[in-house]
Amino acid sequence: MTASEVQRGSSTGPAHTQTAPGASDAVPRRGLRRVKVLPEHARAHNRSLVLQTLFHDGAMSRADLSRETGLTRVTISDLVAELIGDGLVAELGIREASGPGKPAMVVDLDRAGHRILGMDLSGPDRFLGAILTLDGDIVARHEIPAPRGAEDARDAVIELARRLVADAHAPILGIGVGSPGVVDNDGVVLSAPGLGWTQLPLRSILEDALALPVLVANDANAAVLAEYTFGGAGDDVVLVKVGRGVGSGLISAGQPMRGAHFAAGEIGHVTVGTDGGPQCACGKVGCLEAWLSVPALTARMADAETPGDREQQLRDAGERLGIALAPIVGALDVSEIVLSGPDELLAGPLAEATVETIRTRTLARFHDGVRVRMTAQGQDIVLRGAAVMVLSGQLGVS
Amino acid sequence: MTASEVQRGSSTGPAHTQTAPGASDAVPRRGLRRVKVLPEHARAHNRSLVLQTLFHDGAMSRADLSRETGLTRVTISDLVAELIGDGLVAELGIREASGPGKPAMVVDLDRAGHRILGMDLSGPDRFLGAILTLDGDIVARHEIPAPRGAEDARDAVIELARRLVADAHAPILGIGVGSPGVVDNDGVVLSAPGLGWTQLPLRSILEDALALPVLVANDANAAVLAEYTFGGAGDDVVLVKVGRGVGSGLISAGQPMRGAHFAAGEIGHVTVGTDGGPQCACGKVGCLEAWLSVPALTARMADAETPGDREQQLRDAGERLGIALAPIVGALDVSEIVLSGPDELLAGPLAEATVETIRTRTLARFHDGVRVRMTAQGQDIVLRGAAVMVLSGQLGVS
DNA sequence: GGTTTTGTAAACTGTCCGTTCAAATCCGGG
DNA sequence: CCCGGATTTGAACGGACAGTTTACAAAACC
Repeated sequence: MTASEVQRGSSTGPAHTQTAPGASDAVPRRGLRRVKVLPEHARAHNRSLVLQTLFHDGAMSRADLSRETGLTRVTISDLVAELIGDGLVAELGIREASGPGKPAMVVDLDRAGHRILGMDLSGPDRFLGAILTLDGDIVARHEIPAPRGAEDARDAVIELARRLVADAHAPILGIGVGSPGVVDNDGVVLSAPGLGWTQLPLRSILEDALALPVLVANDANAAVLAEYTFGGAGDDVVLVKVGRGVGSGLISAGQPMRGAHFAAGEIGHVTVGTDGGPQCACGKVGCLEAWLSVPALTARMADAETPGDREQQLRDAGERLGIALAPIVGALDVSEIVLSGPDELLAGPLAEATVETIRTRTLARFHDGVRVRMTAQGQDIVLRGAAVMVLSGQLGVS
Repeated sequence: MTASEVQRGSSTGPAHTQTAPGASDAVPRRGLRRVKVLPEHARAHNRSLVLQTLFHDGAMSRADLSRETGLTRVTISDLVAELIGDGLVAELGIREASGPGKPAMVVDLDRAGHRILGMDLSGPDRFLGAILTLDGDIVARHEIPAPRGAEDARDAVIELARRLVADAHAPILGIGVGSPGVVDNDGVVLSAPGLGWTQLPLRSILEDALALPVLVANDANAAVLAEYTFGGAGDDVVLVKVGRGVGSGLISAGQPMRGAHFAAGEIGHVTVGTDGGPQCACGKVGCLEAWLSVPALTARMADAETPGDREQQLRDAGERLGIALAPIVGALDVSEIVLSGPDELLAGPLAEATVETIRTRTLARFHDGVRVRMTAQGQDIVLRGAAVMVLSGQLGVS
């Protein structure tokens, strides 16, 4: 496999790998696709295992990799040679001897030699894009106003990607996109009302335009990946993304949830409570989004007359979030809830009310320890999540 | 591998396989255990693939298996020979020729040659047990009163299993147990208040006593497996089990959810609504269990004075269930909700109110199609789910 | 010089594939 | 009516590939 072939992906990503359009050879009657496994698939898995180990534990010797993975030194040498040939791994130099024995040659992901292109289409009026390192650090940014029409929006995404490619200054491993709306496993945006998109095959559009591997997911689903891979989140986590709307991303047992219609996490229009609530744009009353979205919250902040009023409004919103999350925490036994959105609104009384509400509304025995916290990823969380999508899809790393 | 070795399991079950006590070679820092894959693991997977195909599609020739799985006829012949050697597969005879070519030798799981032992410990006063065929049909039953004390209860389970083993009249593939409470991946009942169990290593206790492979899971989690494998449920399904308490089991993308503390599905003590409700035994007010458990419902049925009153009580309970499920349906994008419990209470007004409530409280665009129905598995659902656990753990079939 | 550790080379085992072939059936032409 | 070609099944043989075990050279420490 050459470096250019890598771009098509080893497709061993355990998680949010997107199925190639024509890749469904067998006819899986059900979700668990019954698929044969050949030795070469095992090889691809072990290749990803090496990459994954280097990604998480950093540079180390072949012998270290052998101990860490359980594969023999011989096999590790073979895999590392292949990965070096593909340009994914590089020898860094000889480690200072700290004991008897031959000094080790340290190898690592070629972190400097690769970049990832991430885009965040969830902003209220701008599309954000960035060039990221394999570690999720942003080294270049571009943004572009989000046009109104569906086709203009699509063209703007392509244009943004083109500008970013020009600024990469290193081979790009792939393009990750966090889009609002519902996105299927093939990177087709099934529905994104804000952008006017329905059934838009964004993945293949971008692949055709840029000749790079592309992965597309919902913005909140991307965000939770960032939190999982870069934010130290546990294996069972819910991320609630508060912006113009309210969305969420779920990871359970380390696996992203996608849902029967690829709509997992769409909690914005769940009715919360049994005592009415604010009118929502969707026509219903008491939707979570009507309580919690940034426009709704800022409007109520503006209406509030005293600091005490404002805090109470925030606590009320936090309580509503807790009411909506309590059944989810109970059913999924989630241990961690991460909030993403404006710090000045979410951190503080709102988050406190959320955790208190969840604790009083679930069984203390298990969910006393549930944590509610702000993300440390800031406003770049979707961009970094888009990078994780590429890492996962192209390298099998997450 | 001999027939007796099979009992230790190929451990290729994709889902709810239980980890052997001392099997954690590597040190997984996170849930996604980073594990090497050897060719023999691929072999084990393909072995299970053959079993899975026979299980779901019934008897067929080696050539059929080849077409169905994508493996070559050569490999299929090899795998089938191994499975025949293990006693798991048998040749049924030559198929009537229906065209040109050599008539096919039909092979199938040796369905008649194996039995599964299932136990349901969730009943209010009795432990149920059964001998089942590989197809989940019950061919023998035993039951035993559930004693009060923790140790007596444990001994009663062993005694029930012994009686069932004596009635099996065929090799037993394994023992599946659906227990109330929280059960970890190693078959340790972490907490089952009703039985007085805490940290009870039920799996190893039964394995030591009966020298058979044992799998233990929560009763509602077992039940949803039965619905998935035998009840035709889709890949994203929630089963709500209403009995003395209220529990649930979740399958998302064909994978059972277990939760951060193995407590997924424990929704009985989630507070539902924001307008109070009945007092719950747990001390809180408005728990789902206080609305919906069989004792709560029957008490209110007895108090109701007219049939209209009774129906309204049932509709109220169904609405409460819908309120609790709506956020879960939204977050997980579940397509199907199955109810298990007394038909006379759940089927009818209660289920109708549930589906109506879910539809009005979630986004119509996706969840209009959500179905709410009674299970067709009846009172044996946990027993059959326990059988699925064995099929999955021992054969990799689900 | 003996010990320890690293990394590679050679031989071996296991797994699946492609090719080839015998067996058993159907179909059509002489 | 009989015989050869076509088709399908199932198995044997050799090859490709993956990982392991064993052995060994290189480079450090004591």
